Amino acid sequence: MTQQRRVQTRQQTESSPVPGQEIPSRPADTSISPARQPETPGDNDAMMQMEGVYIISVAARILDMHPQTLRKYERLGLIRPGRTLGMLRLYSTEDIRKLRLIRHLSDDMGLNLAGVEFALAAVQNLLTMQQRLTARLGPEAGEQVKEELDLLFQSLNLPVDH
Amino acid sequence: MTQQRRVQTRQQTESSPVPGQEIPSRPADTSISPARQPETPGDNDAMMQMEGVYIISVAARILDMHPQTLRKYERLGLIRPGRTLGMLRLYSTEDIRKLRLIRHLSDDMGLNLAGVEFALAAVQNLLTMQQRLTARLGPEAGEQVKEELDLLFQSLNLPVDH
DNA sequence: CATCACTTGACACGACTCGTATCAAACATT
DNA sequence: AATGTTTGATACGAGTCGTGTCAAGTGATG
Repeated sequence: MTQQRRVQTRQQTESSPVPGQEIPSRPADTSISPARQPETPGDNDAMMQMEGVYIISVAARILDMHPQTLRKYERLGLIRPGRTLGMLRLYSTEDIRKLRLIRHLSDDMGLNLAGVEFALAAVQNLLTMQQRLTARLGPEAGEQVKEELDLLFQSLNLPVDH
Repeated sequence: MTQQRRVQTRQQTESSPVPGQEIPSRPADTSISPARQPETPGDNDAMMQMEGVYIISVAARILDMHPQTLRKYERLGLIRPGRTLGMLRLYSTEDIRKLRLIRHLSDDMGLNLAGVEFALAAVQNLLTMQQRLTARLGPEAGEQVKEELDLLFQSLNLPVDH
């Protein structure tokens, strides 16, 4: 399948007119109510900064995605970030991980959002199926199922992780 | 996911101005070199005219899809119809079935062609995974795997069949 | 309380996708 | 040879999607 991807500049500019350089180490980490300290300034897809909760502008900067894109994904039901008392969106580490998967499905694999929804549902259902099979067949068979599932994910260009 | 589908009139007009009626029981079964004979009389969802090999115009009429659409699908690698000695495309019953699945994924579920490719690969890999698991765990465990897979397909709005 | 930064929802634009229409040329079959 | 269909290529219209922009609302701080 040829089908070129939509590779646009991927810049987000929700206020904060930062001169597009690198990640400007936490420029606006203002009052986050139930928020936690951001920890490592080390950045996105490297590693670090587990266990975090971010408002949309921070999450967008971490993911290098547009805040409007994140809002649209939520409106379409792809993600469900938490909210502060003031209804501000709060993105957990799990949300970030899911958004990375969404970006991979969309940008790298060329799926539209309906396809992303399908793929997410497939992954989710496969994981629960694995659990059910492990429960039905026992732990040793469950391990074999897991192996085959890993192969499957690999074949489908899905991150073996989640 | 709201996302309205592309529901256009779905008419094909590659010559042969047939007054769109019903399936004209195999109208042009002309010189088909590697043609095949029957197989299972039990079939998909319609009925009639199983066991067939059709040229593109007939396949398009059966499926109610445009011949150009079928050609594009082949160019993108979604299907691989056979060929006559004169390079005419020949669509088998299996091709027809696959095209119906593609149409479902595209029209009903709203996937783009990249998503269709992903879904087809997923189905294919799941079926082979089932076989491998049956071989590894034995027939009775394989049956349980099959049950879970049927549930999975159902959850994903995929025809339980193939 | 006033200020300021940020988020929110809504709308619009530009690039891309996809089914379809159309064309000339090549081919198969009568 | 004659006819009709297939083939490949190109183009168009409608839909999708990320992004930009705007006014209005909210939260936190001085």
